[in-house]
Amino acid sequence: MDLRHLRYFVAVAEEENIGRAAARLHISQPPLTRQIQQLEEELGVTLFIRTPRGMELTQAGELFLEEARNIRSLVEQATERTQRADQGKLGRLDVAIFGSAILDAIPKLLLAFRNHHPDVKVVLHTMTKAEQIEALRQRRISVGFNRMLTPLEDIGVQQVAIEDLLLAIHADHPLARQPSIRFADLQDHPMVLFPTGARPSFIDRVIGLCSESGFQPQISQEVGDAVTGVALVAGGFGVCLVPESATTLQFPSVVYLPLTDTPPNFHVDLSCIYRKNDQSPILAAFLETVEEYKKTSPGSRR
Amino acid sequence: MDLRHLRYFVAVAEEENIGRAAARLHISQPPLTRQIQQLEEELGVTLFIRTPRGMELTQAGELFLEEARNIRSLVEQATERTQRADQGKLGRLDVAIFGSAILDAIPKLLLAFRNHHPDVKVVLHTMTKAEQIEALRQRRISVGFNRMLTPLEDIGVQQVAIEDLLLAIHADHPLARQPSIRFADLQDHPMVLFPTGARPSFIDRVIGLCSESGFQPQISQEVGDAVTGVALVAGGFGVCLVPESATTLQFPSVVYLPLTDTPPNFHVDLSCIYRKNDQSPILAAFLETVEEYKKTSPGSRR
DNA sequence: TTCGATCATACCCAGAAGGTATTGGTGAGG
DNA sequence: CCTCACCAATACCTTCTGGGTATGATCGAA
Repeated sequence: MDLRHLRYFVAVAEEENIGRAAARLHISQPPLTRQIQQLEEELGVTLFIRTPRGMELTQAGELFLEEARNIRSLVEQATERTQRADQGKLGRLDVAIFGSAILDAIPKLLLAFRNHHPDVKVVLHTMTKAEQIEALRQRRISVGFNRMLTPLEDIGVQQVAIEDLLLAIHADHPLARQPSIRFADLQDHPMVLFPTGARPSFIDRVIGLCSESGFQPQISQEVGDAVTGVALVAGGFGVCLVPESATTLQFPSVVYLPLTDTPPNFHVDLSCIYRKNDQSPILAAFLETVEEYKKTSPGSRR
Repeated sequence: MDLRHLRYFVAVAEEENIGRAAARLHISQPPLTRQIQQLEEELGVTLFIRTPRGMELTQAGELFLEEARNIRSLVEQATERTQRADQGKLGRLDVAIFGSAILDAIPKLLLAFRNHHPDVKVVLHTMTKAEQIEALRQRRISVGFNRMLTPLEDIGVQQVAIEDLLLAIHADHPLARQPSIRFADLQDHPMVLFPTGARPSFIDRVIGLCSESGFQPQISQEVGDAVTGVALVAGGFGVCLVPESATTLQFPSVVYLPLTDTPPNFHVDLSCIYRKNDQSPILAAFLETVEEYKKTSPGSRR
């Protein structure tokens, strides 16, 4: 059986007349007769009763008509959906994020992507940097978000944003009384650092910036992510350098202050990583959305 | 696109290798390559990425694989269901019954048919004799049950059962005290007759039997069906001749008694009617069940 | 570098789909 | 009652396409 048989059968069933059906199908009558005969023979079922006035469906034919229409519409849907999938408009994208990256940029990015590709199901996974790279290689995810990423042989990097660093500090802290805080003044104050885990990370960036300013930070506590870090600041464990997107975390007793006399390039990046050889149209569409986001959100990059 | 394309595509997708897939399909490799290329071209979508180790599905290909499997299984189901419909094992049978025919034979018959053809949906309609014939001609029903039917040009009749006639009589009625009741003794007692409506009917049979015995019945009341008739007997309106299947109606004050000295052929038939030119396998199966029923229920015919 | 595995291409053949002409059967109208 | 119109079926031819064989191109492993 062929899809052609179904197309022909539906035409004959609807016209109840082989000649008219043949005209509608742009073929002549005899081949159509033969195709219908073939179909009946293959099924072993009489689908039509031939009358001098035309073709009339049997009960089995009625049923087969329903089925044939179903199949034809399913075929149509299949091609259409496949084409949409090919254009990256249908499917699934597995995205890894890190502990506190749910702030600011990423939600906006995902929202923008959703708007352009409403039928792509975005699945979020929380992973550390090392887990992300492993999951990328195992194809469990297609995109990972993180900071301080370096390109690898098989892993591409695309920058999403560059953020200023701010100081999260307790409102009652002595430094918080000053009109402005010089970066080097942090030397004498215990500091909360994050994240623990795979190096190099944001921790190394902070320590590097301190040493550029000529001091070693007093480490009060190392924690897993920015959320925990700011929570410890609220609990009086010290101060904490955070990316500006952390300001979406509002604690009653924590204020975010800019720093002066900072070393050059007092920023931290947010980037995404992906398999370089990933041909997926969905990934291409996603990276395009990232590019678009960078252009339309100049406030979050320097 | 063809069902062949789908079959080939699924094979290649499953084997991830054109050569092996070709072997599985019992064709050589080059035609298979070409068919896959055709499919991709027609869809305008790259379904596979060719690697030196074989064929790997793209994301769009993964989706199309699901769809292709769906379609193929639907095609399989369609042929199977159509064949079952052709054998009268799947479909719908519209059956008309008359007022009180729901007694005895018809439920048993329908039950037997259900057992042999569980996927045929039997739909019951209550209709008078005239309505049944009109509905048959308009193809709204396929079978009708009634009594006293005569074959017509386009309508076939098949007898289902022949029932004895009994007298429904109030337990306190004077005649009910006698050891046996002679039919002619009904002459002096008012009688409830049914059904009203299209003639000839059961009414005419009863009147005919009376005149064969040499009397005219005293008509107490004409009612629509046996159920109402027996109810009036219970209410003291008189006696009522009923087919023996009416004994399934048990009223506390009504008894059913046989009659003696009856004219010959003191019976009434129950038959079904159908379109003579109806080729439906379901009807054929139903009439066969009727035939079977007559053989296995000798008690209900004489 | 060579060999083996894999997919792609070139070319041929056979079978099947489609076309034209005609037959057979049935019902409406003169 | 006959004829014509209409419809499906058949016969036969043509064309197209799916499948076969032989071969090429590419890449990875030995």
